[in-house]
Parts: sequence; structure tokens; C-alpha cells
Amino acid sequence: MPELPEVETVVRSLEQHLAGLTVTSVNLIKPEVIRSPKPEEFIELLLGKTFLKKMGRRGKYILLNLSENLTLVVHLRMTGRLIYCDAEAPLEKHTHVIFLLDNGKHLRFADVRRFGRLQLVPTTEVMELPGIKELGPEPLEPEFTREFIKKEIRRHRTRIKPLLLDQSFIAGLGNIYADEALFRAKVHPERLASELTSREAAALHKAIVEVITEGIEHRGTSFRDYVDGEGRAGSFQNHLKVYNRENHPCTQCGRPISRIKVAGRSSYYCSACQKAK
DNA sequence: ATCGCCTCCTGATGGC
DNA sequence: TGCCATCAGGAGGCGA
Repeated sequence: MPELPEVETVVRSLEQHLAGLTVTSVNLIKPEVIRSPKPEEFIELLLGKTFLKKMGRRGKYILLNLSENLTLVVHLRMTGRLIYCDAEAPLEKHTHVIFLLDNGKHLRFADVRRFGRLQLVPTTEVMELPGIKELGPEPLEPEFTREFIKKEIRRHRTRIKPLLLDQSFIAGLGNIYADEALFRAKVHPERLASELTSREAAALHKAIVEVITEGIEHRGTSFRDYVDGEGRAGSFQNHLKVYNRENHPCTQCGRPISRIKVAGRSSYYCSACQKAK
């Protein structure tokens, strides 16, 4: 499931291919995946536009910048894929949009579960979009400090796991990296956010930065559907310490990893290393 | 503010 | 072998 490291990897892999290419036609197989504007206008606006050198990302949103102040905003949600490939490449099932480029190649959007969305907006308005303007700090930007965590965590009466998944608190974490960060910080997912000690908050800050950084270095976690902008799998799934490891031995203490539901989400943790208190 | 619950959707899995 | 229920989880919406 694409979280920050997966989305960042997609952006980086697409960036190097798309820069300078012009959209020559758009095939909207499933117009429902376009959030805005209307399908006809979406196509009309894109035709003849050129991808810029610099792409972007905010939280889990992919920002593909084009000429004439346009940005194609893509959210992959659970199973979305954005892939640059040969026009002759076999069409994978659930391909919903095909962009033909002026070098003869394709940019394709595919999504088994059809939760993902594409949106074409003026570049100057991207940061004001609903869903983007509410986002909390980027974990790898200077604004995400130890002090931020310490201070903000106390304002919330919820448990720490759902808070980490709240995109308006921190942008980009999903179920996998949230569990991995909590394990590294030795914090139980059901601990009340406001009751973490200063030391624990600092450890959590460090753990989030580390796990996100390592996730990017390994080009993401290919647990089920995720591949990058060229259809290649990542390798961070080989380095997960708790996620999807129920009953497997903890890498720290050897006891079996537990799995519980927290706010409706599977949460994997080590009951010995991460005490409930 | 925070909760649970629901919806979107398909494929994988497990019980019988 | 098939049939059905359950689960996966990102985000947004609902009412409590």
C-alpha cells in the first residue's frame, strides 16, 4: 500500500522519464477515476502540455507538474499504479487511463480497487486542495522536529497509532510504517498519545525519520501491489520487523509478534518490547 | 475531539 | 470443486 516512501519512489522514477515529454492523446477508459475537472475538460487541458523536470510529492499525493501552470495530482490509495512503459507493453487488467506521449511511450494509471484518483489543477492552487491543505508536516522536512512531536502529541487524547495514521498530524505514514516506527521507538500502539514521556516522544520522532528514510532507500515496500513508476518492486518488505509478521519471532527478543486491531486497523507489535503500561 | 461504523472496490483466503 | 463470508486498508463522511 503506497505510503510516503512508495509515493516518493514513484515520483523519482517517473521524473527522470517524463521530463520534457508532451501529452499527445489521453484514453480515459474509466472516467470515474478523474476527480476533476470533467472528463472532456481533463483531456482538453492535457493535450499538448509538457511534463516539467521537477515533479513533486506532498504526503501520499503525487504531483506531476506540466507546462502552463498545470499539475496532475494523483493519489494511489491502496492499489493504484502509475507506470511509464512502452506502448506495446501488455495492458494490465484494471488500466483506467492511458496517456500517450510524444516519444511513443505510455504513462498508464491502473488500479485494481479503483480507489485511486487523478485530478488536474492549476499548479498555483495545489497546496490549497482539499486533502492537501489539511496535511501535517512532512517527516523528512526540517519542520518535523522533535519539539513538534513533543508539543503536538500532548494535545491529543487519542491513542498513538491512529494519531500516526492521521494525515493532518503527520503526512505520509500508513499502516506499515506506523507499526514499524512504533516498534523501533518501543511504544505500544494503544498508548495514549498525551501520556508518552518526553523520552518516548523523542524516540518516536527518530524512529519515524529513520523508517521513512530507510523505506525510500529500499525503494519502498512491495508487500502486495506496489511497484514504482517503471513497474519494479521495492525491497523494504525484507526489512520489516513487525508488519505482517504475526507469530514470527521478534528480532529483538525472540518472542512472537502480536497482532491486534486498533481503531479498526491491524496493528503488529511485540508485547515484550512495546509495553502497554 | 474522538469514536465506531460505513462506503468505495477487487482479489485472496479459509471454512464447509 | 464451488459457494459464501471475511479481510486487506487510505480517505472521507456520518452520527454519537
